Amino acid sequence: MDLLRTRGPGNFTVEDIAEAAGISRRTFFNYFASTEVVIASVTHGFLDKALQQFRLRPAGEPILESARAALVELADPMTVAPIAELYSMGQANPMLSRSELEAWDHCTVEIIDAARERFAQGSGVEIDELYLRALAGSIISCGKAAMDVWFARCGGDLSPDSLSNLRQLLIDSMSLLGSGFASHSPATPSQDRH
Amino acid sequence: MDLLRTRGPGNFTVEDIAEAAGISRRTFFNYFASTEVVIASVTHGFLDKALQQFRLRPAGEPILESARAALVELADPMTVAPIAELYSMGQANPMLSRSELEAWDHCTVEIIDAARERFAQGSGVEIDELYLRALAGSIISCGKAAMDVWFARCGGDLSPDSLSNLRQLLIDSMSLLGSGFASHSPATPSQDRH
DNA sequence: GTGCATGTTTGCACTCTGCGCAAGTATTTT
DNA sequence: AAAATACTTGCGCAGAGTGCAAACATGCAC
Repeated sequence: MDLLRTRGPGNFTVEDIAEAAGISRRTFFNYFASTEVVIASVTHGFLDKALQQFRLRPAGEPILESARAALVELADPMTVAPIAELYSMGQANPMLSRSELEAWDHCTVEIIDAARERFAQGSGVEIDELYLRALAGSIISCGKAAMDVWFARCGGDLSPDSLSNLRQLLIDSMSLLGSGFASHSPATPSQDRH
Repeated sequence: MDLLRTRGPGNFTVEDIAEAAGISRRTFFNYFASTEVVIASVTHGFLDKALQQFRLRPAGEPILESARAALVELADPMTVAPIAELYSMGQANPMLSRSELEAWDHCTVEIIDAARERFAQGSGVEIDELYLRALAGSIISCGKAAMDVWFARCGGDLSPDSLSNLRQLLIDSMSLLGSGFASHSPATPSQDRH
């Protein structure tokens, strides 16, 4: 993160990281296949927290409600801080966005698993894979959309106001999803935000 | 594609591609930044076709209906063939899935633009960015989910039966999205498929 | 403490990527 | 035909990523 801040993405080598960490280049590669995965681990940690929250929700609850609750947990300073910083650097940077994409995708896979488990217990009925995957993918997409809009609007600001804005965006995106995108005007958000 | 087929992903170098194409390694890099983007261009072409169809739809039509129509156009042998082959190779391969992810993401961005244009004309009202991005992202996710399920089920088979299966999956995924995922049982697809 | 076993770190060497540069070769314009 | 423009290529270099074997550290038994 220090190197990212000072030199900017793409302007330092693995050797620099190794030196800064007091280890050899070779040792770095023993633990990480590339700089990308190191950086992705930040986003990964962020999304892991959401996953964790999701799994804690009661099994009977509607998935969308669980997702909403899990996502809202993310709108907390300590949690968003690292990813906000990454985002602000990576908005235009192909290398960063790539590893972020991968992290979001990985999260989708995990949500699919979590949701499958939830449905499996209870009914012996066969699970509709399409339902599962389409829903999980949409949830992640909506979460990502909320984050994107938040960054565009607040530029990663961590003030309480900004964070409550993020919370509201996450909630709104889930209700859009739950209402089937109300199939009409896109100019009326469900709620006014200050 | 020949090299992919014969040697498998990751088992050939840019030099091999250049040689097979009768050009120099340097010339390859004049046109493509990496092997990845070459491969991504296949998926890219596939999604471009959907985009194109989407843009052809009447501006008054509900977005989800336009998306459904655009996606269904993809379920045609000539169009799916290349991507089906890629998918069957890339299922387990990190390098391939990565470039595919990027292509899908790029398509999301383009749908957002297309949808924004559509809404912009007509009303002078400010557009809800969250609505736009969440919807576009969800559409893409559902399309991807349908493709994933199809591959899991049919393994990229191009027979008429298999393709009509794909068509139905695409339609189903859009109606799931349109109905807000009916927030109940995941075990009842909207329609029986042979 | 000595010796041994297991695990980690490192240097070395090598292949491959990606790209700047300048020289070469086509193609088109005038 | 000469000049302008576009495309291709070879060369050289910095950096990624990895196998291998030597060096080093740590823990354990005696």
